[in-house]
Amino acid sequence: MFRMTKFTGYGVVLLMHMARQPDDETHSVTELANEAYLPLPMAQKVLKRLARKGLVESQRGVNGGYRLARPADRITALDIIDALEGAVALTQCAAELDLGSKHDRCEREAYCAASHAWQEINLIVQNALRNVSLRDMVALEWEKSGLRITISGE
Amino acid sequence: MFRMTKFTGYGVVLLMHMARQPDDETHSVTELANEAYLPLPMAQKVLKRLARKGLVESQRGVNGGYRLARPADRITALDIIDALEGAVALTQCAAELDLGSKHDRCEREAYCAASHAWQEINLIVQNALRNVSLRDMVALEWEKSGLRITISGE
DNA sequence: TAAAATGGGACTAAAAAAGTACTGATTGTT
DNA sequence: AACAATCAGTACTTTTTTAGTCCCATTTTA
Repeated sequence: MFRMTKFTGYGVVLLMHMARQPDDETHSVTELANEAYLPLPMAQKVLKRLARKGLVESQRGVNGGYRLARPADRITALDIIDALEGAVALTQCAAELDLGSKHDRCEREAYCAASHAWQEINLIVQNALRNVSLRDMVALEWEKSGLRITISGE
Repeated sequence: MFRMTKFTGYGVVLLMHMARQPDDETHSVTELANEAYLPLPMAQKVLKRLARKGLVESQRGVNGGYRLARPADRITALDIIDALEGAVALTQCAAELDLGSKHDRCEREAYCAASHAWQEINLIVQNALRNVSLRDMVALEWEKSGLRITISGE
């Protein structure tokens, strides 16, 4: 329904790990990759992106590493997805839907009609995502895993 | 941010066209494809899927075609996306995030933690989408295109 | 200056999306 | 009954995106 790439999934796992530790502590990619059971190069890639987008800060050199750029309750799900998912589609109207051929003007109009609807939906979804913070995600983790034990042994 | 395939985009355009006409009227694929400026085979593909998922009804033979299976205000954005986007990812936890290698048990645990958060988010998004109907989409189209004219000539 | 980190890309392979084509099954009209 | 219009199913090809790896440059500290 709402699709997310693995890349973003990895990012969340890495960020959650940092969010569980004290704020000022830095974490090397090696450490983070181990924690998340991710191949090192992949973790590097994700973290570099997060750094460039300003969600984490980096410190080079010996004993360097990454840490959250701001407290976990001020990093939203929307921030994370925006950062990792790349500039995204949905409301690109004609440009995106264009099959690249004849019909030039009229085509646009047909699609633009629909695009108004999608813009609206897009806003709704964004608002929903803005209301979930990284801190919430970590909190949910405990709530739910607690529940889990009571329910089943699987 | 929230990514939708072109396929779904086409579906919306086709459904909106039907929603603008009287409910009982049937529309041939040829007609719909022309209206939407879509290649015929593509429109066929989309409509077949919509029919199989029960969003539209089909009538074979001469003068046959498609029509909405229920009134436009009872078809939600969620219905449409579910039908066209295929079973979707997001909350598939380990199965999806698995890099397919060593780390078997522990890996799961790391990702499942994050998945609780995503499940929650997924629910929020779904609710948002359930509140937008095909009729709303058509309505938005007019509202906004009215605005548009006043603002700019582009 | 050597070692431990991140930074920025380029590159490859696998998977998914986008688009087309073909063949079969109904149904209404003559 | 034959024909033509119309949907149904599925297989196939091409293109685009994802996923993952690698290499070399830069920064920092001991």
